[in-house]
Amino acid sequence: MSDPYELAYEIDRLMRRIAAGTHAKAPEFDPERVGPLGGMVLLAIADAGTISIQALATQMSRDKAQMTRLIQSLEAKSLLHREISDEDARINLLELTPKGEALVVAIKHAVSEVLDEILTPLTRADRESLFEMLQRL
Amino acid sequence: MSDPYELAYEIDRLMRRIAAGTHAKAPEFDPERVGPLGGMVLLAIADAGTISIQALATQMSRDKAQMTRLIQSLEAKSLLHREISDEDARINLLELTPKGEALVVAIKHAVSEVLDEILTPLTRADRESLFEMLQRL
DNA sequence: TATTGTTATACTCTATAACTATA
DNA sequence: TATAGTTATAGAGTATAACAATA
Repeated sequence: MSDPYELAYEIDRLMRRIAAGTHAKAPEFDPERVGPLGGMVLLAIADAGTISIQALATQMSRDKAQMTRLIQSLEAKSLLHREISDEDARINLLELTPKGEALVVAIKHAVSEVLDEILTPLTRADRESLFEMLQRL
Repeated sequence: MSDPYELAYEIDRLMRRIAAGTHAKAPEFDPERVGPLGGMVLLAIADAGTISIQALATQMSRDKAQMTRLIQSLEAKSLLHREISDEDARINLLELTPKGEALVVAIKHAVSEVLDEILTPLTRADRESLFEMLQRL
């Protein structure tokens, strides 16, 4: 049986390949230069529809301070806007602008392309199984 | 079927959880403060026995310039030493010092603990399957 | 010419703590 | 008192290009 720590290697390497592959395509679709994390955050907001900064930070396993700064930079680029919640004035609800949505489409396309290439050694069933296991974690 | 880009989320999140979990334990085992990447590099050298900077960079999907600086800092901490190859004077062969090997034992232990906890939702067979798929990529 | 390793620079990401405002 | 968000700072990781030494 493999030592669990070896899994950390493989996951790290896979993540780096995804990041590097997407970065290589970035000039084509990311004129705003949102960066890899910025891209992931936009994707997460798109999936959620509307979400608070704290919820976003938790969901992405990031620090809320980091998330605040990132959101500010994305807001400055007009990719999202925020609205204070009616129910709780402490909460900022985030939502993509049309410009942000357009960027998300491009990002999804680029990431999917990169991942499709990386995942070629796996069958469709394997991919499903991999995704399902990661979701369970 | 899930969009491939969703896999990027899950992998990113998993990697962050491993990093954060290990970071939380770092004070216990990492007095030299080698950092997460430094730890992974030490593990990789331990596995290889002897390896060049370039080979290490390729294997870990990192830039060789970055690897050079990291190796210098690990060398300054007496965790590894280098020797110029007899066959090719351009190549630096890296090897852990006893101090480096001791640290690797501690790191493996900490990472395995963190991963064991994260992986609890998966059966032994699932873990094997996950590892095997990641290796195939 | 190509490859290994180095230096330098600018940028992105992360960890931490202290702070405000609302609840 | 607890939570959402902010600010500030220091440190770690990344991308890029230009360079010297060796092959």
